[in-house]
Amino acid sequence: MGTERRAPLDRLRVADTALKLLNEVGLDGLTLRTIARELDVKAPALYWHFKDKQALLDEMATEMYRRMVAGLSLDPGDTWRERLLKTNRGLRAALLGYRDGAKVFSGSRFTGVEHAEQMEDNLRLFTAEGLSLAQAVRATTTAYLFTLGFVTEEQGVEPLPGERREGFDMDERARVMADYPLTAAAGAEMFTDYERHFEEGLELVIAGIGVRYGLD
Amino acid sequence: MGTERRAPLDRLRVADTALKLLNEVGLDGLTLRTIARELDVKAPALYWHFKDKQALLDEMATEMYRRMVAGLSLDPGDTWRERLLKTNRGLRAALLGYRDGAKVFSGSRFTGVEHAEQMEDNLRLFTAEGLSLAQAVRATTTAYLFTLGFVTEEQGVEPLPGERREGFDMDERARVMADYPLTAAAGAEMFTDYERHFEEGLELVIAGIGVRYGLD
DNA sequence: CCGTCTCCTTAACGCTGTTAAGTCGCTGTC
DNA sequence: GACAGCGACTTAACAGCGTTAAGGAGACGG
Repeated sequence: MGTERRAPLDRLRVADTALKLLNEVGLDGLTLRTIARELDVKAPALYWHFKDKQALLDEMATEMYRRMVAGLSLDPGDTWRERLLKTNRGLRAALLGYRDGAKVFSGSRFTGVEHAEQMEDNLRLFTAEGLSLAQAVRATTTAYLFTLGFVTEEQGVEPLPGERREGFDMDERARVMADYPLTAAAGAEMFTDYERHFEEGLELVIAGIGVRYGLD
Repeated sequence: MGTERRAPLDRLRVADTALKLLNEVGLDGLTLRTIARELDVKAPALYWHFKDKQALLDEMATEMYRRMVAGLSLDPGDTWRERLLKTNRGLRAALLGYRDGAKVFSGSRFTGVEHAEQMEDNLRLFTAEGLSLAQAVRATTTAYLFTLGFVTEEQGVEPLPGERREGFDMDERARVMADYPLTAAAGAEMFTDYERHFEEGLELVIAGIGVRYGLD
């Protein structure tokens, strides 16, 4: 009694702890020793569960994806527009949930094949709307890649929602860009109010899909 | 004679050498000691020219941007479509010119304000076509972020054009995705022929801009 | 001839991901 | 009930990383 043995680790507990830690220390600060300490374990123990750090990051990305899918309220009766809006808003929200989320995500590959389920569902929906498979893939990944690029850039400026990275003073930028009036004025349009700008960008992509693939 | 002193370094020569090296060793292998050795100098010498490694990466990204702009053949009479095609194809080509180019680029910030020139030019062209400034910014950055996301993903699979990262065997993927027929078939559509897929994705974005902003 | 400035070296620091080897307790077998 | 075997971990160590502090060689100005 009192000397209960800690339950052995598993990949999910490690990834979960690492994700929690990610928000506190960021990707650069996320070392194996930090993660291990949080798990009450020494760093080399992690190598029992993962072949290297990248494998752990892969599991983290996969877990982010799982949580994103869990957060979606998909409906088989979704229109293709609704589906694109839901999945890409969901993706952005999931990435924003973790500091450097987009970087971790886009630098990793999923473990397993669970992610195929949601993809299959989307492709089914899009082909049912009359798109070829190639078109369906193009439509979904174009939106996906826009979202990924958007959040990557967004988190370069705002690591966590509401928390600004240094060196993004708008006044100073305006001053130094004085010779380029449009560019100077564009600053506010680029480095603030990401929520709205994401919606507008996504809307552009969706509109393009609609018109090019004759879905209207 | 024979003891000629090496010309002192400057930020550009360092960045140039680092970019050349990047193609050989990749971002992970790009250490200050490697760069220094190539310049016939010891690592701490670099700190005379850059306050830290990130500042050097920033200069590399800026130099990539300079070379991209130099490679564009812009015409003041470009239509907005032509301009979007040229700049985004040019951006992709520039990023593909370096192993991990997209990662380096999107993880860095420009030094100086040179980049504002090209931006100003684009915004001028787009507003002259009847767009509001906000719309012009949204149009250009949406395409820009798509391109960045696209190449990031592309280079995750093909670090350099024609050179494939391991773990992307299409046959094995098809086998493991057997339960998801659409997803399995989509593999070829996603992990090959990036050139064409980029063009189609970009076309979708451009079409969306045209229709949403009434530019047709 | 001296001091200063520029540009670089030498030496060292703490930290990183990773490997090899050893340890401890549980499980099943004779 | 002893013992082998395995799972899950620790201890110790390694090479290499970004970075800092201190110092030194050569050019330049007074």
